[in-house]
Amino acid sequence: MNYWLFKTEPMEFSIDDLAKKPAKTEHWDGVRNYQARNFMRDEMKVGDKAFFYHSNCEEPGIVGIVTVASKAYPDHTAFDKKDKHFDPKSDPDKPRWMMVDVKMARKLKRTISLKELKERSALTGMRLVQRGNRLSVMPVEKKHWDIILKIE
DNA sequence: GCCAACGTTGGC
DNA sequence: GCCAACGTTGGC
Repeated sequence: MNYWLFKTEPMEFSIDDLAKKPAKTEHWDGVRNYQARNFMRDEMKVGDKAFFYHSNCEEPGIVGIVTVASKAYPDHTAFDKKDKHFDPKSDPDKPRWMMVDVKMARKLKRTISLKELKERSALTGMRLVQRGNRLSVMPVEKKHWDIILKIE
């Protein structure tokens, strides 16, 4: 079992949007970063757990927990000229970008803000709080996962 | 293969 | 809206 974190801008797609989807499940399209793609493609397994993180908003932070509900498969939005994330270099016969499905597990009882995560000395090694981190999909160490759930 | 220019991310 | 950090692109 691996642990992850998915970043999203709540204006685009929030935890409440996910909760409204059929079976509370949605595909995680739009990842256009190789490192993030490789995590999904090579390391994610069905049943892995992940934090749902809101970025670029009033209070950036962790707002919920989701589970990985599928293996990685081609991100079809890369083939759609009208899509915001269209990539002419991704060929349907040789897709460049992948995605997984994520399923809502639950919302956290409260938002655990980025500010608070940064203040916890036990979490200083966490990728999310390190400087200049821009990955939208990243691994979370189990020890950090456990600490965060404890302070919920 | 180097690296400057450029675009994007995302906290603040 | 600003800007630092980072990834990607493309000229050479």
